[in-house]
Amino acid sequence: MAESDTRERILDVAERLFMAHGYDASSMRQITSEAGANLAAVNYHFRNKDGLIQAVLKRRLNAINSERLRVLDALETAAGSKPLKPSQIVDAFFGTLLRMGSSAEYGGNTFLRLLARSITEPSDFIRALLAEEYADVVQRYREALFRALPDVPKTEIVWRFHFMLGATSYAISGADALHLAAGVKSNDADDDEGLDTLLPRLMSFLLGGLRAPLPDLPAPKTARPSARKRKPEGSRK
Amino acid sequence: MAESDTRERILDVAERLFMAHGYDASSMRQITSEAGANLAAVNYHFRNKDGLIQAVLKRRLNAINSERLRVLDALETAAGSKPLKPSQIVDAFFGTLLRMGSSAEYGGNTFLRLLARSITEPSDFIRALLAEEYADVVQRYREALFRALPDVPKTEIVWRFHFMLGATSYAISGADALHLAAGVKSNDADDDEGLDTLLPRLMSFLLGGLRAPLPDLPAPKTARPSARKRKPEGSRK
DNA sequence: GGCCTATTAAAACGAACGTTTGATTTTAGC
DNA sequence: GCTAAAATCAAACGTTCGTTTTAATAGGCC
Repeated sequence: MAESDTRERILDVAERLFMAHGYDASSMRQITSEAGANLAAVNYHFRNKDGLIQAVLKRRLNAINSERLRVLDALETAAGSKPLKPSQIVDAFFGTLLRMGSSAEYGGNTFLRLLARSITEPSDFIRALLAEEYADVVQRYREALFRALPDVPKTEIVWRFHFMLGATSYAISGADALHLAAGVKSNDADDDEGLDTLLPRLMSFLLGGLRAPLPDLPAPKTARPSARKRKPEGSRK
Repeated sequence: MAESDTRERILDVAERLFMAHGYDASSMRQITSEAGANLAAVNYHFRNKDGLIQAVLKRRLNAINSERLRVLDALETAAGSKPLKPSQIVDAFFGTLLRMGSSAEYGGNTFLRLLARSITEPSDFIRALLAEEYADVVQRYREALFRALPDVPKTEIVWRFHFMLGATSYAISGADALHLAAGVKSNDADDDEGLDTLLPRLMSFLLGGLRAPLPDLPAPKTARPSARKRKPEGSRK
C-alpha cells in the first residue's frame, strides 16, 4: 500500500478533532494516536501542522467547489443566453454546499461545521487558503448574480452575497449556541430533521434577503459634505 | 486607585489580542506584558485564563444587552397594545449592537469582531456563557417578533432570527475573508465607510429575509410516511 | 537478492504555556 | 503611624506542545 491510507486516516481524524475542539486545541499527539499512526507521520506526510489543516480543508473544498462550478456551467448551458433565476444560482452555490457537506461520505456535517468555523479563524494562512480556494467560484457566481439581477447595483449584490455566506455559515456551525439560550430544543422531534427542513428554510431566507428592497444609503461623500437633508428631531440622542 | 485600573488595562489588551489572534494563540505573557502588568495579575484579578475571557465578554455584553432591553421596552411602551413593526425590532436588536459596538469608547469594532468569532468558538464554557448572557434578550425579542409577524409560524421566526444573527455576525467578523478572494477591495473609497453604509445594507437584507415567502417544507413525518403529494417530474435528481 | 526509497517507530529536544508560591509594596481605616 | 487587607512582583514549577533525530522496517526494480 504505497498510497498510504495512513494519510487518509489522519485527515479524517484531524477533520473531526479540529471541528470538535478547534485547531489549536487539537494536538498532533491526539490526532496521530486516534488515527493509529505515529507522531512523526504528520510531519512526514504534511510537513507540519499547518500543512495538515491545509490538506484537511483542501480535500473537501476542491470537490465542493468543482461541483459548484459544474452545476453552474450546466445551468448556464441550459439557459442559453437568458440570465438564470436567482433561486437557481443560490441553490447551486449554497444548496450544493449543504447537500454535499451533509452526505455520509463527507462525514455528515463535520466538515461543514469545520469550514464555517475556519472562515472566522484569525490565522493568516487559513484565511489565505480559503480566499485562494474560493476565488474562482465566488467570481463566477457573482457574475451570474449580476446578470440575474440587472436592476440591483453590483456593490449591493456583493454585500448580499456576503450576508448570505454568513447566514449559511452560521446556520451550520453555531446551530445550537443561541438556540439553546432561548430554550428551543426540538419540542416534538420536528426539529433536527437536518437538511430536509434546514435547506428550504435557509433558501427562503437567503432569497428574501437577496431580493429585498434597496436600502437608502447616506449620501456618498464625493459631494459636498453637508449637502444631505435630514429630518429634524432625529431619533439619535 | 483601589479599583485597580490594571484590571481594565488587562481587559482592553486581552480584548484586542483575542480578536487579533484568537483565544488560544494569545498567551497570558503577551497580554500582561502589553498591559504593563505582572504575569500573575491575571490570576489575581480573574482567577485564570478562562475567567479573563469571560470577563472580557461580559463587560461589553452586559451593556449592549441592557441597552437592547431598554430600547425594546421604550418601543413597546410607545406602541401601546399594538405590535411593533419588524423593522423596529430588527433595528433595536442588530442596530443597537452595531451602533454600540462600533463606537469609539467600545474600542471601535474590536469587540464586535471578537463577539462574532466567539459564537463559533468550540470551547464549551464560552458557548455556555454566551447562551446565559443572551437568554433574556433573545427571549424578549423572539416574542416581540411573534407578535409582529402573527402570520409566520413561530418555528420559522426562530430559524430566521438565527439566520439574521449569522448574517450579522459574519458581516462584522469575516468582513474581508472572501471579499478579498473576489478582489473587491474598495474601488473608490466608497467602500469601507463603516457603519454608515453597512447598517442600512444589512438591515435591508435582514428584513428581506425575515419577511420572505414561507418555504414549502417536506411533509412532517407525523402523518403517514407516503401521504405526501408531489408534483411529478420534480427538479431533484 | 541487495540496494534504494518510502514509511513507521521510539525517543528526545527546546520552547512556550498556564498556574502557583512567597515575598514585597501599596492602599485605606482608625 | 500602625495595622490589615489589597495589589504587585519576581521566580519557579510541572506539563504539553510541535518538531527533529536516529534507527528499524517494508516494498519495487534491475
